[in-house]
Amino acid sequence: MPPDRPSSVLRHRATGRVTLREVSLAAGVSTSTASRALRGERAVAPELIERVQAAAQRLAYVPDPAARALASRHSDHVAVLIPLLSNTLFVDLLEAAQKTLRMQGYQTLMGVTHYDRQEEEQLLRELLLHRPAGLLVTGRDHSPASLDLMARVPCVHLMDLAESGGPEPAYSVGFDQAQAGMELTTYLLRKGYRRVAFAAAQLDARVMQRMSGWRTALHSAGLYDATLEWLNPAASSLALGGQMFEQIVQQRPAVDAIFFCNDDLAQGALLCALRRGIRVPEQVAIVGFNDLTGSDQTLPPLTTVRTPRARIGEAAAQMLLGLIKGQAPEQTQIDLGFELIERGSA
Amino acid sequence: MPPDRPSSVLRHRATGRVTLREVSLAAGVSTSTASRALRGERAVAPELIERVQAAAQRLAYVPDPAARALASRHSDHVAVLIPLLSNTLFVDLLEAAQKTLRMQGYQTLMGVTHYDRQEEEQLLRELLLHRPAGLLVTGRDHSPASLDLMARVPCVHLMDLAESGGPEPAYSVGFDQAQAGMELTTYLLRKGYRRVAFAAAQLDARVMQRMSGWRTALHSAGLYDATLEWLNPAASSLALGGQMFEQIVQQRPAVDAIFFCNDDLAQGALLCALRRGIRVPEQVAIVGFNDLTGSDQTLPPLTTVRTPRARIGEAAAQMLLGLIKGQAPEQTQIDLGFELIERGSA
DNA sequence: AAGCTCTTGGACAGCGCTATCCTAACGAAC
DNA sequence: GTTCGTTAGGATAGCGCTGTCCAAGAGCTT
Repeated sequence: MPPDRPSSVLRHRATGRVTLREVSLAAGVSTSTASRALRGERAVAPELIERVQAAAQRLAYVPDPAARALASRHSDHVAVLIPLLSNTLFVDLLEAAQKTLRMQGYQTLMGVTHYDRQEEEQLLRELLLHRPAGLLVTGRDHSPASLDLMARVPCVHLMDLAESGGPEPAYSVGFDQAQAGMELTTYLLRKGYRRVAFAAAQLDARVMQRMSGWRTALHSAGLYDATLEWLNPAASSLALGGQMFEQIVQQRPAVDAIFFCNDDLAQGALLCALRRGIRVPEQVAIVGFNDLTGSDQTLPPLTTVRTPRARIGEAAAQMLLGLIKGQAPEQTQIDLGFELIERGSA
Repeated sequence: MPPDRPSSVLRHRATGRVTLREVSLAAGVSTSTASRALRGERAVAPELIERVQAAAQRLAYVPDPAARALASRHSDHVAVLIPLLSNTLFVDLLEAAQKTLRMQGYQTLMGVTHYDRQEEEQLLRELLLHRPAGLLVTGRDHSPASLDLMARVPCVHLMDLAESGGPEPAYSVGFDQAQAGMELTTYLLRKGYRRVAFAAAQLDARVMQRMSGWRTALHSAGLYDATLEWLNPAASSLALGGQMFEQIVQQRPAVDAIFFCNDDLAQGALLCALRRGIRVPEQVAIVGFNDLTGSDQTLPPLTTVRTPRARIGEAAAQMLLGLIKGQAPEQTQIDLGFELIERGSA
C-alpha cells in the first residue's frame, strides 16, 4: 500500500481528496472550527487546534486551492511580471522570487511583457482573473490602465526604486540605478579615462537611469559630450554589442572607455575587440553592468557592477508576503545597493 | 468612465465581476444554457448561442477560473516542470510552451526540479493540487511516485524521445540525442580528427545519451578509448568548461578534438584556450551542443548542434492541448530533429 | 394514432471551502 | 443579581460555476 494513500480513511469519492469536512468529523468539531484551527484564524481552544491538526495530519488533508479561492476571493497565486525571459537578469529575479513564494505556499504565475505596455495590460487582466494574492512587477513604465489594475492587489516593484516624491507610495525593492551609473563612470574617470562613451540597447527605464548617472558624472568632471551617447533601441545581445563597439571605435577613435549598459553588450564588444585585434583596456577600456554569467571568464575579465538580483527577488517576495498578511512594511523602499567589480577590462 | 467598466450593467457587488448568471439573465436563458453556449458544449440552438455570446460580450463577461475549477475538477493551469532556470535551454522550452499555452487560455505553473527526484515529486504534489489540465515534463528520470502522479493527468515529455519499447506509451516531443551525438562525432572523424574526447558535466539522461552516440561513432571507427571520457557531475558553466579543457589538454595532449556536451562548457573552453594561447582548431578542435546564445560570437565561432528548443516547447504544448481535449495524437512521439552547425572551431 | 427515440432547454445540487451570523457561556462591573 | 461585553464554537449561506437529471417537443416507425 502506498504510504501516501491511507486507506483506513473516508475519502472523497471522485477525486480521492480528503475534505475539510472529513477532518472536522474525525476531530469531532465543526467545519468552521476545523477551518479556523488550521488557518490560525480567530481564537480556537488550544486543545481543539491540536485535535484538528492531528486529524488533518493523519488523513493527509490538503486544502483545495480552487475552493479556497472561490470562497475567500483570494487564491494562493502570486503573479510575477518580467519583461523578458531571454535575459538572465530577469530569470534570476523570477527564480529567487518564486523560491521564496513557494516556501510560503504560494504559486507563481509568470507573465512576460516583452517590454510592451499593451501586452502588460492584457497580461494583468488575465492574471488578475485568478485573484492573485499579490503582484510582483518589474519596471515602472506602465499604462494608466495597468496601474489601475495593479492597485487592486498588493504589489511590489522590482529592480529600481520608485521616484521619490512620486504620486503613489509604491513599494519597491531594488537599487539606485543612476547612482550605480554615476559611480561606475566616476571610477573610470579616476582611472584617468577622459572620453567615456555610453552604449546602450533595449532602452528601458533602468538603462536610461544608468545613463543619467553617467551624464551626471561626466558633467561634473566637465567632460560631457553628447556625441558620446550611443543608444540603440534594439534588443540587447552579444552580436549587437560587437556591432556597437565597432561603430564607436571607427567613428570616434578618440574614445578611451566605453560603458555598456549591460554585460551582454560588453561581452560582445570584448569578443569583437579580440577579433579585430584591439587591445582592451590598453586601447580602449570596456565596462559592463549587472555582472552576468561569464563576465568573469571573458578576456580580459570584465569590470562591471554586480547587482543583487537574487536578493532583490527574495526581498521583494518577502515584502509582498508581508503586505498580503496585512503588515505595513517598515519602509516602502528597500535599497539593496550594488557593488563595483574591478576586473581587467578597465 | 473607464471603458472596461460598463456601469449600465448589473454587476457583482463585492468583486465587480460579471457572473454567468447575469449574462444568462441578459440573454433570457438559463445559466445552464449560457454555460453551454459559451463553451460550445452539447447542442444549443444557433440563435441562443448568438444571443448569449452577444450578452457576454456586452457585459464583458469573463469566467471565473476558481469557480470553474471547483465545479469541473479541472483548472486552466498547465504545469511545466524543468530542471533548471539557469540554463537557457530550459528557459527557451518554458517560454515557447508558455506562449502556446497562453494563446489557448491556459496558465502556466512552472516548477523547477533542480535535477532532484525528491523535489520533483514534492513539486508534482503541490502542482497537482491545482488540478492542472495537463503536465509538461522535462526528462525521463522520475521516481516511481512521480510517475504515479504524472499518470493522473495528460502529460507530455520534453526534449528526449521515450525509449522505444518502454512500458507506458508516453507522449514525447524531442529529438534523438544519441543520434545527434553520433552525427557530431562522425563529422569530426570525417574531418580527420582521431582522438576525440567527450567532456560532460551536469550528467543528466540527455547528456548520457549524447555520450552513447559519441561512443557508437568511435567504436565503429575503431577509435574508442575509455580515457577519452571526461565526466563531471557538477553543474555546467563557462568556468567549468575552462577547467575541464585545461585538464584534458594537460593530461592527454594527444587529444585532437573535444566534444563538449553543452555549449556553455565549450564556450568556456574556447575562452580558456584564448587565455592559454592554445589555437583552436589547429591544436585542438572544440565542438559544443545546443547552439546557445553567443556560440556564433565566440573566437572562433563554435561548431555545434542546433536543437529546436522553441519548436519542441511549442509542439509539446500543442500535443498536450490535444490530449486535454481528448484527441489521441497521430503519433505518440514527435521527432523534431537537429541540425549540425559548422562554424570555425573544428 | 400510439409508441419510440432523439434533441434541446431548464432546474438543481453540489464542487470544498470561508465569511457571516448566531448563540451559549463566562467574567467583570455596577 | 442584573446588565453588559467578550470569547469561542456551530450553523448556514453562499463563492460562480458545471454536471446530472428531467421534461417537453420534434421526428420516426409500426
